[in-house]
Amino acid sequence: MRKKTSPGLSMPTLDRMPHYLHQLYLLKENGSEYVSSSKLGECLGIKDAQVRKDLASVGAYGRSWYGFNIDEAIEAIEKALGLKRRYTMAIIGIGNLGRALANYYGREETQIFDLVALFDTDSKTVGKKVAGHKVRPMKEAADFIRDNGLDIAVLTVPNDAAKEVSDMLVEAGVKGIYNFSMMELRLPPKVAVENARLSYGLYKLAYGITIRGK
Amino acid sequence: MRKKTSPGLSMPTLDRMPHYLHQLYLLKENGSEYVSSSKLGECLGIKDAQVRKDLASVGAYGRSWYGFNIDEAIEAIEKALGLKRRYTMAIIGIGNLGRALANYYGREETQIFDLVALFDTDSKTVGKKVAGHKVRPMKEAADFIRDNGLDIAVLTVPNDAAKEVSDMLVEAGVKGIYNFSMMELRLPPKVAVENARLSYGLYKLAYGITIRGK
DNA sequence: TAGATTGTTAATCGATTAACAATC
DNA sequence: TAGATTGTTAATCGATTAACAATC
Repeated sequence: MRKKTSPGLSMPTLDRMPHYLHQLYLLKENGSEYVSSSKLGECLGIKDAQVRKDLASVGAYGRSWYGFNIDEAIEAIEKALGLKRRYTMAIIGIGNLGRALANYYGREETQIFDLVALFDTDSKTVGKKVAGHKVRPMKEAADFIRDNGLDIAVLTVPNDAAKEVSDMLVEAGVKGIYNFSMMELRLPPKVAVENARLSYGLYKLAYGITIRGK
Repeated sequence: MRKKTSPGLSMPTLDRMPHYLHQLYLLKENGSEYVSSSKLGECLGIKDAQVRKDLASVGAYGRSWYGFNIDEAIEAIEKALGLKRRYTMAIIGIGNLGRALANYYGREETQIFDLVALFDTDSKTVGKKVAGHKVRPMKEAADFIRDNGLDIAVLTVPNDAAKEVSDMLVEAGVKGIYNFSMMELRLPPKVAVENARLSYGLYKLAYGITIRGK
């Protein structure tokens, strides 16, 4: 679980960054121009000193009296996370979850993550349109990834296919995998992996409910 | 008398527990009876001493030579997380994601989380069968939750409805909410909340890809 | 037995927080 | 100005890891 991020952000800091970013987007939408570290921290349950440290770690600095310029802070975080470019993205496995994510990500007006293709093995699904994209046969995936230099694969195939498919994705040169299966993918370190682990949330909820009941 | 008052699991420890549990289930399926802390840790990228500490914190102890009895370890973790009982669960919002999760959770042969109802506002969806459950109108949700003492609500409504709906859920007495919306729910501390935050994974992937490219 | 593995202590490492002079 | 807010240092807190006697 220990990731080597030597010159980069520490893991707890990295985990907070999307959270800051999201909150800053909301504040900006709200018409705010500046926000103090204490105000920003309050939203996320984080102390003000922590916020200042985190923002300083990506090169965002505030002003006395005013706090942080929201646009500047957004810019700094986006730059640190590598969000100042586009990433092409494909969804692999168009079952219920794949469909949901296709709509979720396909609909997003984001400039950052670009859904470009859907793949599935099932002949009943292939050729159908989902979220505006025609589903392609899985066997074309490797070539597509290679030819287009695909950045990200969202992996939503059944557990028993996950290992094999992810090997194919890596072989084809995908740069990152967002893994929604329950399989632990053991991949070369050059490939970035994020695990969604949807079922773990229920376990943690059970714990939360249990301790509150005492 | 000094009772061993369980001060609860620390957050990093709690986060690892579902991971251990899942790995132990796999090992058990595999026919193993014992596993050493170093072997278990290897699967998750965790040091052996850490594993022993974590397991000790839930009352699971190993034997020299043999390591940990897998059944005992599972039992201990399940007990610590509150998984030795059933939780009733409803899905609120039967869009694409709600459908996906209905199938995901509904299909699970688990003894622990029991999907018992689906709710939606859309009159085109209400009455339809999804994952074997008839979708009920949202306005019946509060009564259903109260009457059945529902444990967990899986919240998959659009962002702009999330706040209002979650307030209703809390008012009706739900014990925990698994929040798949991007809204930060501000709820009374008596209610357990887990946030899925599906979009954060993409941000972290982008970062992972970026640092690897350097 | 020989030696793999444990539980636990102590050392280390790293993250969070408190405190405060500097700022505008 | 008065005082809200900063960046940063030092103190604290907590988690991880190394080490090792005890175990069977």
